[in-house]
Amino acid sequence: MAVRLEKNPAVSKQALRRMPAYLLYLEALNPTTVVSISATTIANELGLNEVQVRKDLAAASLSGGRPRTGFKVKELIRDIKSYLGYDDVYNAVIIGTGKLGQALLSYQGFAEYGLDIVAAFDTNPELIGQQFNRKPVYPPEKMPEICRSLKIQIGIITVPAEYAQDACDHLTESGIQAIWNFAPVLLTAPPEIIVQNENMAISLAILSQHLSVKLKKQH
Amino acid sequence: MAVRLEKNPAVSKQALRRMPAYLLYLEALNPTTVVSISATTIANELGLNEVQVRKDLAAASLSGGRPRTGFKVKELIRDIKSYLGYDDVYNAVIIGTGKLGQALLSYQGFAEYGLDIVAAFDTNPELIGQQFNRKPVYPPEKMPEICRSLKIQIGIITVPAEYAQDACDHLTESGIQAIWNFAPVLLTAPPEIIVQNENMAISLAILSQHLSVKLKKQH
DNA sequence: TTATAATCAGTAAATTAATATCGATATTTA
DNA sequence: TAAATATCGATATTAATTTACTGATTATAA
Ligand SMILES: NC(=O)c1ccc[n+]([C@@H]2O[C@H](COP(=O)([O-])OP(=O)(O)OC[C@H]3O[C@@H](n4cnc5c(N)ncnc54)[C@H](O)[C@@H]3O)[C@@H](O)[C@H]2O)c1
Ligand SMILES: NC(=O)c1ccc[n+]([C@@H]2O[C@H](COP(=O)([O-])OP(=O)(O)OC[C@H]3O[C@@H](n4cnc5c(N)ncnc54)[C@H](O)[C@@H]3O)[C@@H](O)[C@H]2O)c1
Repeated sequence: MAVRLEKNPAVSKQALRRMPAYLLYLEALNPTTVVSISATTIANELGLNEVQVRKDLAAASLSGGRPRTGFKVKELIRDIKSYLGYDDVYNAVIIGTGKLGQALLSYQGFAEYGLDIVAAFDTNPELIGQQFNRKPVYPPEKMPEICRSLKIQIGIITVPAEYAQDACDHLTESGIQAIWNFAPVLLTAPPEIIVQNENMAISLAILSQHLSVKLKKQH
Repeated sequence: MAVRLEKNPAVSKQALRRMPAYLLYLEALNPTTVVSISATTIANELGLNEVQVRKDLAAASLSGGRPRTGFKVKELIRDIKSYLGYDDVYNAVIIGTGKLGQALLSYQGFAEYGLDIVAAFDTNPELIGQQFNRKPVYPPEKMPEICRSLKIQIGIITVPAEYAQDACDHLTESGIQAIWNFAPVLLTAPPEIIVQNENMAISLAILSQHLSVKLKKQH
């Protein structure tokens, strides 16, 4: 057998970013017809280098693959999810129940990733007391009390840019551990708070750059 | 003067991802009080290495910085925007005018990045004919006609996952150049079509991983 | 049963990215 | 006006990531 000496090799940041794509690909396979899959096949399908895929999978997979057949699809899905921390369920609240906040509140898909959005906050009196996807909207004053009693770990910021730092401070004081920020602002937070920005400008910048190159070529 | 031999050094993918953060930082400065800024200052504020920042800025800046004072803030903002292609205005349509689609349609911020969303599509008869942020919703059958007449370059996919490939095919046939995909699906598109995924799972995976490490430490 | 081929895991090499160092050059200050 | 210093651009070094290579292993087919 191809024995795995090193059980879980170094965590690469780039590999971490590729994992969700593997997961999407694997979950789209028909589990009754495709039981095993090789790194080679995945690499070809996703347009990646096969050694890279094999290394990435080795980092996440507990049991490893076997020569000639590859990895058990079901096991691999389970292992990648566990590797990404989707097994651990975290409680979250949303600050800013506007267009984007409501979309996120209503989205069912986050459960898949272990994110449980349990409540929302807003300053708008018309929103307070309403429910979206059975999740209640509270006034911001209630944040410390609710975050502590519901053991909230993650705060999701979807307020207008000018209020985002405020929301961040408020969340920090409410004892949360991490912030997922959708506002186009660089937040200042204590070092122990994890801040992850969902910056659509990055995506757009990459798209825009590629497009600009492409259109210049066509000329 | 510190002459710049190499006018615009190699484009690094990682640098491209950092550019929007520089832009956010620079735009938050008060232009009347802060006229020039050094790479050192930016690096300290953003928690990055100063040489890295200097290299990144050198790649985007046309005129370069000067010893002792640094870069002119206004010029630098202009140069980074141009480097990222935010100057070129692209027309876009949204496929799927649900919660997320409506949020994106209503968002004013994209104009800043040169993205002009001009119309939306949906299969839901109740949505067809409505307007969001003055942008009309059409039935998908009109896609080829509208995309060609309005010279649409970008299609934004916000339909449920199971219809995303359909939407992608439809957009491709309608002559668009690039797709910005929000559905959790790996799309198959002709090689000449640029596909950029906005995969919130990546963000969440990184957050989840950090959080898991952090909470284990606290234990 | 034995040869063949696909695939794995591990190691080595190459590429890319990040950081350190150095001489040049403006601005500030003595 | 001269010295001190912050900052630049460039080059060198180090680290991270990707890609290539090698030998072992297992399913398949001769
Ligand atoms: N809509 C999008 O597609 C989109 C895309 C990218 C980024 N963003 C960013 O997400 C944020 C929200 O965007 P949106 O379109 O949902 O805006 P929105 O105006 O629809 O919603 C903002 C909500 O925040 C509430 N709010 C304001 N101050 C608050 C406070 N201090 N505490 C709690 N709630 C407060 C408002 O009452 C409102 O309901 C913005 O920062 C925006 O830049 C939005
Ligand atoms: N809502 C979120 O916060 C969120 C977050 C991440 C990803 N996403 C993804 O974005 C997509 C949209 O999410 P949503 O919450 O807005 O869903 P939604 O159900 O609110 O909206 C989907 C819309 O697409 C329309 N539609 C269905 N088939 C169509 C077709 N063939 N052509 C045109 N329109 C069609 C529907 O009528 C509906 O209006 C999904 O793929 C979802 O996984 C959503």
